[in-house]
Amino acid sequence: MEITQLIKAEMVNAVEHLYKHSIKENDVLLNATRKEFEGDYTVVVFPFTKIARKAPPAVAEELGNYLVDNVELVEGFNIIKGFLNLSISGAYWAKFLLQIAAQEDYGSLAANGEKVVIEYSSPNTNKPLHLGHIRNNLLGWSMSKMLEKAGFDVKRVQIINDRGIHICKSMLAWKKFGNGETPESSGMKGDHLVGKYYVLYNNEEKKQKEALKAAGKENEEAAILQEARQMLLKWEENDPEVRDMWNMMNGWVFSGFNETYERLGVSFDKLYYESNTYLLGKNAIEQGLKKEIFYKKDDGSVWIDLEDAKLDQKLVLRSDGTSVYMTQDIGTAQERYSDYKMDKSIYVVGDEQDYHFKVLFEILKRLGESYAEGLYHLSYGMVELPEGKMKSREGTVVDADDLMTQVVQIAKEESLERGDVSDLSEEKQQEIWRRIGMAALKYHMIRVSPRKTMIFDPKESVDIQGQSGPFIQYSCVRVNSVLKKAGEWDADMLQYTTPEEQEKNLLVMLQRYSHVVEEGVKNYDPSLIANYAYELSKSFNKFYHDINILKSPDGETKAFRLVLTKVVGRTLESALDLLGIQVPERM
RNA sequence: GGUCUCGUAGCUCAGCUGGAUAGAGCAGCUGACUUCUAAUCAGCAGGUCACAGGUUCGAGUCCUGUCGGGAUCACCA
Repeated sequence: MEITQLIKAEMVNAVEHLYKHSIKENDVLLNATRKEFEGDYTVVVFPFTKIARKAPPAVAEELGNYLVDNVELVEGFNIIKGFLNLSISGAYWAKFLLQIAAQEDYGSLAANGEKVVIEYSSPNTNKPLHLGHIRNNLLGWSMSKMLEKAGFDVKRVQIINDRGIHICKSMLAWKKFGNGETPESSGMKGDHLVGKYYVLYNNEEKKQKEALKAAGKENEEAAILQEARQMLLKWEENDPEVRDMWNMMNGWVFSGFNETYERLGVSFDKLYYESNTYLLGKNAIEQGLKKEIFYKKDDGSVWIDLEDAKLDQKLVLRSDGTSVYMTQDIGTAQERYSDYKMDKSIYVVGDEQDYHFKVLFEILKRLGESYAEGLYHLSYGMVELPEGKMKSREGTVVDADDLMTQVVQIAKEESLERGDVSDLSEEKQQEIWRRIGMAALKYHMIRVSPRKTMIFDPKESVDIQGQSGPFIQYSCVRVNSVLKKAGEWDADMLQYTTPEEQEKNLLVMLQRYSHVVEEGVKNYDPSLIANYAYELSKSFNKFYHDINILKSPDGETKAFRLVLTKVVGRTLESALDLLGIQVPERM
C-alpha cells in the first residue's frame, strides 16, 4: 500500500481506538511537511479536536503516540500547534524506493475498460494553423496521453471544417488572381498558399466595400462576396468545376496541416470532414419533434426551449429546412457514438464556445442519448500577445510553422554558444536542437491552466532557463550521464537507512506522481503535470548539486542514490512524455 | 442588459477536496565551476491575494455584493 494511504488508514484506526469515533480516510488531511519543520508528512489535527474534545496539541500528542506505537514506518513525531509532523523510517524509504524501481511503468494505472474519444485541433481549411491551434493541439495531445496513462482506451479525432463560405473565399481569390499557382510552382506550403489567397480575398472585398461607400452605396454587398456565395451554392449543387478546385485546394491544405502536426508531434486516429457530416442531425431533429423536445414555429423553423436550464430558446433547424451549426454537432455526436461506443467524449475547444457546448450537451441529454453524461468540453482561454489580441487584419497572428522554426533556431544558437554538443554529427545536433526548442515552446504553453487566458510572449517562450522545458530536460540528461558513468552495481541499497533531506524530498515527490496523473485526468488539466515535473526536476537538481552520487561513502549508499536517480529520471521522462516532450541525448 | 469566466510580486504563472509565516520563474542585486554537464545551485529584495461583507477554530480557496478585464447571448461557423 502506498505510504499516504497507509497513514490515512492508520489515522482512521487511531481515531477509532482513542476516541471511539469512526471517520473516513478522506477526512484525514495529509500533506508533505513544509521545509522549515522536521518530519516527512504532516497530519492536520484540527478536525479531530471536536471529536476528542481536547486542545489541538493534546490530540496531536495522543495521535502521534498511537502512530509511533502501532505503525512500523512511523519513527517519530513532533507537534507544532495543530500540526502533527511524522518522521518516516529510513528503512521504509529504502523499501519504497526499491518497490517503485521495480515498476517500469510507475505512475500508470491498470486498464479500466473505459473508452474515451477526444477531439482537438479542428481547423478551418482556409488558412494555416496559428498560435491558438498550438495551445489546442498541445492540450488535446497531453490530455490524451494522460488518459492513456490513467488506463483509458483513447481515440483521437478531429473534425475538419472543409466547407463553407470561408473556403469559397480562398478558392475564388485563387481563381481570380492565382494564375494557376500551386505549392510546387510557388514553393509554398499548401496551407500557407491557400491562406495567402484568403488574405487576397479579404483585401479585395475591403477595397470594393470602400468603393461602394464612396459611391454612397454602403448598404450594398461587395460583388466579390456575392460571387463567393454563388460559389458556395455551386459547391452544394456538386458543380464539377467547383468541386475539382475544392478537392485540389483542400489537398494542398491537408498536406500542409499534416506537416505541421508531425512537427508538433500530434496525431489522430480518425478524421471527420464537415463536408461529410454537415447534413447529419436532421433525423435527430425529427425524433426530437416527435418527442416534443423541439417545437416548430409557423415559418417552419425548429426550436428548443432551454430557459428552464438557464439557457435560451435555440434554433436547431432553419425555416428553409437547412442545418445550423448545432444541428451538425448533434449529428456528429451521434455518428461518433455509433463509431466508437465511447464512455466519455472530450471536446477540446476554445472558451468562446462555452455557451454552445452547454446547449449542445443539454440537447443531447434531453434527446435521451445514452452517452450524454460522458460529454465534456475541455474549454481553454484565448492566447494573447503582450501587445494584446492577435488580429489577422493587423497581421499580428503568430503562425504555427514560423513559431516552431523560430524556437528551434534559438535553441540552436544557444547550444552553439555553449558548444556542449559540437562533437556530435550534424544530424544528431539537429535532433537535439529540435527537441530543446520544441520543449521550450510546449512547456511554456502547457504550464498555464487551460481555463485561463494566457499571454504569450515569444521571447519568453524560447526561454530555456528557470521554469521551462529545457530545465527539466537538463535534469534528465544529467541522470542519464550519471547512470552511464556509474556502470553496474550490486550493493544492497536496503542497507542505506539514513536518507538525507534532499533524498527524502525526492521520495516524497515520487510518491505523488500517480496521484498527480489522477488529478490531471480528473480535472482535465495537463498543467498539473507540467508543474509537477518542474518541481521534481528542481528537487533533483538540488540533490545533484549537494550530494555527489558517484562519490558516495560506501556501496550501499551509492546504490541507493543511483536507484533514486534512475527512478527520478524515469519519472521525469514519463511526465515529459505526457506533455509531448522528448528528452535529448545530450545538451 | 442576461449568463459564464478571470483578477495573487514590476512581468509570466503555481497554490490539491478550506489548514502552518501565500510560492516559483523572469527581470534587478550578490555569491558558487580544477568536481557526476553552471541550460545548474545558494542568497537578497519584491504582496492590502481587486474591494466590502459573510460562513468557520481557521479563507487566496466557500457564499453574497461591488469594481475591473474577457467571452457569449444570430435562421454565422
